Amino acid sequence: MEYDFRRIEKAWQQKWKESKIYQVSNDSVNPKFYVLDMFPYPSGAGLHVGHPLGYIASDIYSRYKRLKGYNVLHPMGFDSFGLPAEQYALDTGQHPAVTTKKNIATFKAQLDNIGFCYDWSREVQTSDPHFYKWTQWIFLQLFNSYFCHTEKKALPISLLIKKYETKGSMPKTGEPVPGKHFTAEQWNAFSEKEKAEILMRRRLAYCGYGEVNWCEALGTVLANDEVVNGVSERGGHPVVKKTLRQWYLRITAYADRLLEGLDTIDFSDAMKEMQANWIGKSSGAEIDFSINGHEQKLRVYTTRPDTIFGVDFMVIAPELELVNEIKSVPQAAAVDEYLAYVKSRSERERMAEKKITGVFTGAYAINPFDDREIPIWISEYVLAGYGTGAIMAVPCGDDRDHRFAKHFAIPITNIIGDHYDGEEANPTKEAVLQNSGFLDGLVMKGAMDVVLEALETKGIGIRKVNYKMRDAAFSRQRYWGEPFPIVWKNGIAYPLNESELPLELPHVDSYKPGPEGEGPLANIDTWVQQDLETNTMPGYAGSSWYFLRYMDPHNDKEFCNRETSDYWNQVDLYIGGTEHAVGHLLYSRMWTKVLYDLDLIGHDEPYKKLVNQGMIQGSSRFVYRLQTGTAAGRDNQIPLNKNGLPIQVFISKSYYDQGLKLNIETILKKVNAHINIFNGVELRNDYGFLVSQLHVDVNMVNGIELDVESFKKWKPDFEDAVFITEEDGKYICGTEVEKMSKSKFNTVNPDDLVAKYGADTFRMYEMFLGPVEMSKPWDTKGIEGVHRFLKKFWRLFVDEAKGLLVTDGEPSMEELKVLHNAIRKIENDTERFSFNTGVSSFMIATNELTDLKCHKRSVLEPLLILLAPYAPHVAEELWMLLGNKTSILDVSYPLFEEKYVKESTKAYPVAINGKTRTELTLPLDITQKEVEEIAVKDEVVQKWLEGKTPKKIIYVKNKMINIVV
RNA sequence: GCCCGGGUGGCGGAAUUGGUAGACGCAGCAGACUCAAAAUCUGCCGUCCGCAAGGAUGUAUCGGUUCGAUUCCGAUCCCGGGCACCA
Repeated sequence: MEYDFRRIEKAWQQKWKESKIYQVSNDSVNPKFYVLDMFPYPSGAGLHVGHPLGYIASDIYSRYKRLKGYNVLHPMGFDSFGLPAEQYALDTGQHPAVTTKKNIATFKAQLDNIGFCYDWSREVQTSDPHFYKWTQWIFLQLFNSYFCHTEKKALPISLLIKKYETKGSMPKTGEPVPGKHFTAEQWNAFSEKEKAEILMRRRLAYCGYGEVNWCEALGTVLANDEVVNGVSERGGHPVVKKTLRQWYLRITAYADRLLEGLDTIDFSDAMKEMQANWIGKSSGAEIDFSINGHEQKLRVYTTRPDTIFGVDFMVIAPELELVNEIKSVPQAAAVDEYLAYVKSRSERERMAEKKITGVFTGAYAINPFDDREIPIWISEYVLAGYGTGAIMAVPCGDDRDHRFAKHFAIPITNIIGDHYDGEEANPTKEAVLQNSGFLDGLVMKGAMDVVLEALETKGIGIRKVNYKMRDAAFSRQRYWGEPFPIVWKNGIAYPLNESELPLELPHVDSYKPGPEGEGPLANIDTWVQQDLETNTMPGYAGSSWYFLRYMDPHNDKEFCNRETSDYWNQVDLYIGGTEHAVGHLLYSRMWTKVLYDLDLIGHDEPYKKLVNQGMIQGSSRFVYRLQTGTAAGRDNQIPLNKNGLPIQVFISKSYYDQGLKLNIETILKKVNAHINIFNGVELRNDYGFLVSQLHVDVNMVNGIELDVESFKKWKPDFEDAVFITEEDGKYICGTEVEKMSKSKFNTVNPDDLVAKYGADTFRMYEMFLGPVEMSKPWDTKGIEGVHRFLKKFWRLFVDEAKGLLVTDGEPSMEELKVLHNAIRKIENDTERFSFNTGVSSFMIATNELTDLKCHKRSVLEPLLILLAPYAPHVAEELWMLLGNKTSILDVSYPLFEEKYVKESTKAYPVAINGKTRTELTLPLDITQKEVEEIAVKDEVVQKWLEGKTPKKIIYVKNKMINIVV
């Protein structure tokens, strides 16, 4: 009986499905464990080998935990709202719901092919009205809540209204500010619209105005990555910024709690750091500078008030209104020109480019401490959205300020003496201040407080904590997303009643954007007539809470039953890519905190532990096509292939690398030897042939060698193509590591590999590739080795001719040692997500047991259980062949016993001056003194000592011996 | 530009983070079995010198700490990811 993985895998997948063995109950005596994958966006391209990496890891862990006696929740679903489906609809007219449904079916079939243990009865799809009903419902909770800064938590907005009605909103200290503070009487006298506007300033989901990338030619709003170099990716039309009404989530209110929460969860330090940087908490000061000849003040935000005497110029963001108010007459034209330039640039470009740009406004600010005049500039490196949109520039201490000053030849004041060399800024906080008036002689760190107090006394500055994080834009001018359950009447947003949910997306015929940057919903008369909000929610709405829905997916009364969410509680293990580091992971953390504050769930962090899977990159292959057609100016001379297309010539990599000019004669000769393309043409060096680099389907390339025959069949114009190969007759392709994508022909479909080698091999190979957390390019090359291992493992149990080999004999100590070493290593590796070394441990154990000719049940059965999480199909099959009646999924994990692997001696490496020279086998309980005596007597040691006495002998138990001469 | 990862044989990686560098696998080479092929098995396999024993060298580059550094520190170079409307 051979290892017939096709039959085995098909049969067991069918049996598992029929017996509903993966269905999980919300009610169990076993402890719970929740393993979650970041659910995929079901793109039209289907699953490629990069997707399953994390899924396989989580599947192994889930199965492992089940064997360890846990009630394991391991669900899967689809993040099925999103831009690509809408774009596809725009291009083809196919409804996103239709393509999404089709794509999901493909994804599910591909996933099932790999043998995952998902409980599909709990599947969620974010675009399903049964699901997004509750996304809308949670949005209403956000809309109807505000953040109470005293209690530091979300509370119902009704409490705030009650407070306004009875106490108004008055400052704790100081004078009330008109427009900001009001008494209860004033509140009660406000119009409904005035009240609504005040409340909008506190709601967790609120409406405001924000800038978007607007493309007039396409009549639509574009995502940042749809904008390239200031023009649209599609069509190359100009893109400008446009202010539109937008919904926001007040995530900034949660900045501190999101930051503090990081201490309570098990994320990698890198991930925590990324989130912390995104939140970007900094403390500093806001300082008001007077402007010469103007009423207005210039308010800047700085983290370094101690450097105030080093301010040589001010920079304000071009977007600030103030620019137009203070620009001087002689500078007005230059300023206007600059503003036009900035308007065309994306924020990303402004940050990324090294180019220093800016213009002087003609106005001067006054340093409050020494009355110095400070020129005010505008420049794109200052962002309107952060701080006050204005900075005080201290060139001797800040690198960007320094470059700016050098570029525009602004004189630099040195306030840190020797710490500044005139060439490069020095951001030290340790220097003693000079040229700094009353601060002279103070260490910068200590000067901060002195300045702050002086500013506060003068009433021109306050201490201020700032966050880089901005409120999250929560609306999109798109069709394929959740509609907002909001009706607009007289400019006031009213929530729909719960009973009116879900507010379903209307079916439309056209997905064209609405007028003036509005979403496609604005084109639908019935929608607009009902005064419904025309924006839709962004891609991350559904994913901000989907992990709760899996717990109670069919509940039509609540988003999730409270008892159930208390049982499953946090996700114990969350696996997904780092690309979500700051988006999804922060938003879902915020939503969880809000739901917790409103007492709708019992935990305030969604994920206990996060494991980041690395990205599987594509490894692209290129062929090099010689331009023989129009570009080479000799159309008529090119013979045609069978399909009536000009015959193409491809040169192998080494010719391309050497440079075509050098080799053109050789190449032309070779071409002519194949086919008479250049008949009668004098072969000269200066034709200037062009070579274009084309992506070739990686599935047609074996390593780097092109399969010429399949390539010729790939496209009609490649038929009869001529290949200029290397000396050995091989056509070698170029390579590059890029993102996996269909357009680069570097995707590998898991289905193909499963068909060829089986799901078990595929699963183990993906794990064997390297650590899950690490990014790496895909390479199918090594999969044979894993497949061979499984066949070898099979042969421990079954012989092709003799059938089952397993005997009931007593295992030897040696065999037990192999088994228990395997148990220890594999359990440990699985626990710490080191699946690649886990797989290699299986190989080692299998090799050793094969060498020992061990076919004993008492050794093989436990080993089989170890394998079950990694290769479930073959494990079930062999388990059944061993005569077991119940599934291997529900047995218990083998126990490691120390006594079988205990050693009494160890072979110590002996180094002389740090270089290993020999080995000594010594008892483990040996003392330092005994080691010294034995070591110096050793022949090899003697030789290296050359008669000298060792200075020192270092003996580290269980590690090594080092003799220092 | 800013933030975060990562650089180890021909290749993927191991060394559970200061203690024998290269486990396991791929590829390659030599051999066994076979009429042959597939499958399987055995041996070799970083580089340099050497028939070998052995020696030198070696974890991106340069420098440092240490009895000892792939691991820690400083500088540099290269690659990948994120940067708020891609998901």
